[in-house]
Amino acid sequence: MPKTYQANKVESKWYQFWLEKGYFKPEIDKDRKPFVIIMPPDNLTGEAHVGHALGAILQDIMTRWHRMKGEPTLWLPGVDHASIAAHVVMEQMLAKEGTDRFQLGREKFLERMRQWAAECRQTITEQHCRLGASCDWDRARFTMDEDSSRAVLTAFVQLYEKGLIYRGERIVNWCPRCATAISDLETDHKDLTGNLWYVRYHLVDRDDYITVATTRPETILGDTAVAVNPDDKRFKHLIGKKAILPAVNREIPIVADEAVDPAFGTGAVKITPNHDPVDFEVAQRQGLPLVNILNDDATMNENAGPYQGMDRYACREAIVADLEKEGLLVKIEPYNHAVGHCQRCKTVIEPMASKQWFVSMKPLAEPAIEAVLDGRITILPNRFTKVYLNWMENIRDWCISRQLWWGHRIPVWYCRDCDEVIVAIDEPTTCSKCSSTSIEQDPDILDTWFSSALWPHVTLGWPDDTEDLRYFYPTSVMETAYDILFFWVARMIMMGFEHMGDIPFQTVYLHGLIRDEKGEKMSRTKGNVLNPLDVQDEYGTDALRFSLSTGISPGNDSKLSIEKVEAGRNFANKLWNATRFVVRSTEPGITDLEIKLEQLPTEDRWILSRLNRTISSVTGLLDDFQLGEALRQIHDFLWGEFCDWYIELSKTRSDTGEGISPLPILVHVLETSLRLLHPYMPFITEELWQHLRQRLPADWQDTDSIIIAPYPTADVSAIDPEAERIMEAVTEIVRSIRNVRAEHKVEPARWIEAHVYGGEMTAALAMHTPSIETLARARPVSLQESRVASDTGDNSLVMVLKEAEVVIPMESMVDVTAERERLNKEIEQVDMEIGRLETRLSDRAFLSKAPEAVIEKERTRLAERKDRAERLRQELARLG
RNA sequence: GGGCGGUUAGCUCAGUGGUUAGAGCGCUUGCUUCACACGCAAGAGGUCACUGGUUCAAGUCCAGUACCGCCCA
Repeated sequence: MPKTYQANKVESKWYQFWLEKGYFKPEIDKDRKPFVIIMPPDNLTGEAHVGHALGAILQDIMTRWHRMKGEPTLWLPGVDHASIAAHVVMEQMLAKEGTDRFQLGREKFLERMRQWAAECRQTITEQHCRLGASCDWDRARFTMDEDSSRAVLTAFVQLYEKGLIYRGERIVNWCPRCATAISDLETDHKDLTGNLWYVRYHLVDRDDYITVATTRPETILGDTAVAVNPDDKRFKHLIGKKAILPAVNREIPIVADEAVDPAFGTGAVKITPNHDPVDFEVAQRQGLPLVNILNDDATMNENAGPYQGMDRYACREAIVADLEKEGLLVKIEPYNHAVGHCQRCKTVIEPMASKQWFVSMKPLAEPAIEAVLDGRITILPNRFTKVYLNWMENIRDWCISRQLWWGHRIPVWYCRDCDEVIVAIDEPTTCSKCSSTSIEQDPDILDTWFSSALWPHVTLGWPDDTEDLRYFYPTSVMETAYDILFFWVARMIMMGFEHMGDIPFQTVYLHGLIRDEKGEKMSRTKGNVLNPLDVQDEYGTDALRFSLSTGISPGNDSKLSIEKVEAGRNFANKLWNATRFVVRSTEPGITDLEIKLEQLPTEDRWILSRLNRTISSVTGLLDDFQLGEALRQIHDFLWGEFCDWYIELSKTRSDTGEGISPLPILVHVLETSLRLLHPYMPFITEELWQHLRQRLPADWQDTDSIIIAPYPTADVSAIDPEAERIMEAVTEIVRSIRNVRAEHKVEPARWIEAHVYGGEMTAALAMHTPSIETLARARPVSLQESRVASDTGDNSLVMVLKEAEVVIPMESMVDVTAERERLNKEIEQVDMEIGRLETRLSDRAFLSKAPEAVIEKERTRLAERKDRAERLRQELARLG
């Protein structure tokens, strides 16, 4: 084994091995409950970034853990066609080539998309493999593959037949760049600084006018009324009169409507029903006509009269200039207001009346609300439950049609002869009503999220009644980022109930976002994405996995720092070297390393005790989805206890050759710890486990991989408080001597004499003096039960420990003043603590209300501290 | 406007009522000690944002305040 761990030399080998052995594929066992995660499909927009990597890693941790627990475990991977996002990327590519999708045409465009999609799928799959994702690739699904597409169309037709999908003219969010409608969820609102323009509309047949205020003067061209509040006394006399629209000189009525806020602007508002959601509703109530003034690319259309052909913002400037010229512009006020932006391409959206397909959400939301309220579905962290419920309870209909090409085409045909609407899964050849062959399919496609909503059951076979669907549904965990709680999780729950009559998953685990070092959300458009592959190449996959999964808590964002990845790499290297040490100390093929519990020395019983406490705690944390904390504890045990102390202690034992060999325990503890760690750092643990395997007892030889080795379970009989107490004393003694050496600048090579007084622990400490000697570089170390005054010369340093005392005779003069100062400082600290404890233990409320175990603990501590204070005082007195 | 989160060591963050609040990185000092300098050892560094409350006990629960951030409208 080389001196440092070289991740890139082992990773692909083991992944290939796992794949070939078929470990990622579950065996269906009807008597056992499976553990199932359906991977939220990754977007097909190039390559995965660290945010995706985090999700994959967390899912893999859970998957590997459950697999090791022996549960039939399925992690089903998938890729999403990401309709609009993919359009944006492809259209940028086309723009560079000096063309666009309309010049290319639908078929050629789709051909390009399919090619590109295949490449992206390949890239994303390879990235998952490099991350170590142990998902069942044979079950991998793509939202546009044949089965998934049929499922999507089936869902559409069924919902349509139930009356839950309808077509209607509504105000939608129109993205002029994407040339499509988008849903409310895909529209981001940002506060922009704009103006409020006050514009005067002359009245018909009167020498009077009414002034309205608007943030979008160009929409004047689409006004079909002016509205005032019916209770607004200022305008009562004008209701029913007519105003003349500037610029186009159209006559429009002045109407009264409750929706008008008398406090906004002048109290009179222009009504542009085709381009504003509130105005649209006013128009519905008042029976006002709709005038569309925009083309799909947000240039002005023929209804804009002289402004036809202008871009919306050029038109705004032109119309303001013209109004000013005509003296109709009263004033301009700066004004901040929220403006919708296309989430994918950041273009300012236009609210626009349009005929689109919608899903009625209210009926679907009811069971989805119920399931979370009654606890059938748990959302972690819990605070998102409220966010979920709030959204669900105020849900609005979902616009699902998109004027795009890459996606599932809406399974609706229109008859040119009789206007019949035919909704069918399979393409019809004739009109079902009049048998005409002149039928035409709806050109639009469905929102990508419509197919995502069906994902948990579609991936398992729906609409067919498959064995997978019967066995694996409902799934166990949906793991994803919190920012798509509504996009994915909420809609999946709704569609799960709609199609399966049951929840799609039991637990929703939401992870936080990975931000860059400045704390900004990573995004391709910002260009601050970090490709996980680069990190993996330099530091190794396990280092990346460690850095993304340690010290995290669900739902909280974290910044990725390269320092954290380095810490992961260092940890991997530490493990590598610990194993190197153990492997070098043992002969391969020695498989009779039997552990004889009754003969074990204290440090063996101690490390086994600590190991089992760690296992117990870690499994509890995993059960509770506290993945970050569990890893921290494994790390601390391995590094801080096994490496720092047990390995060092084992060396002196091997050197002296006294007592039984530490090797069985070294191998056992290391091997068990590797299994404990495997879900987090699969590659290095497999590599090291394979090195250790040939040194494991015979009953291990049949297990070919750590991936299917059982996850450790705590053996409570190994927990040994007495061994822990003794080892605590040993380490405290070692530390105290090291401390003296450092404080007094003793040369590293020099051995110093030490006298240990162990009190009632003396007998137990006796066998540890060789360890104390080596670890503290102290020789000789004498051990006695208690100290008499003559033992301590004037030049001695006395360390008063929790139970023991250590005396070090110094050849040079001890600085008595400094020693007194040190002792006084220690006495002060101990006295403070004694004070606190005494107060607490004399508090009748504490004594009567606190649990007995807590009280007992405090009593023991008080006795200990009092004893120590007394011994410290004696020492101070001795110094005079 | 409504809701949520954060504020803990120089930095990044854990801490799911019960010892003297932890980790990584950084810092200081000393070490090529035969697994590891991607390391070892010894240290320094905290009024847990503020105010009040609940509790035998609060970084942890509650209310309010300030600042930062996010979501929804």
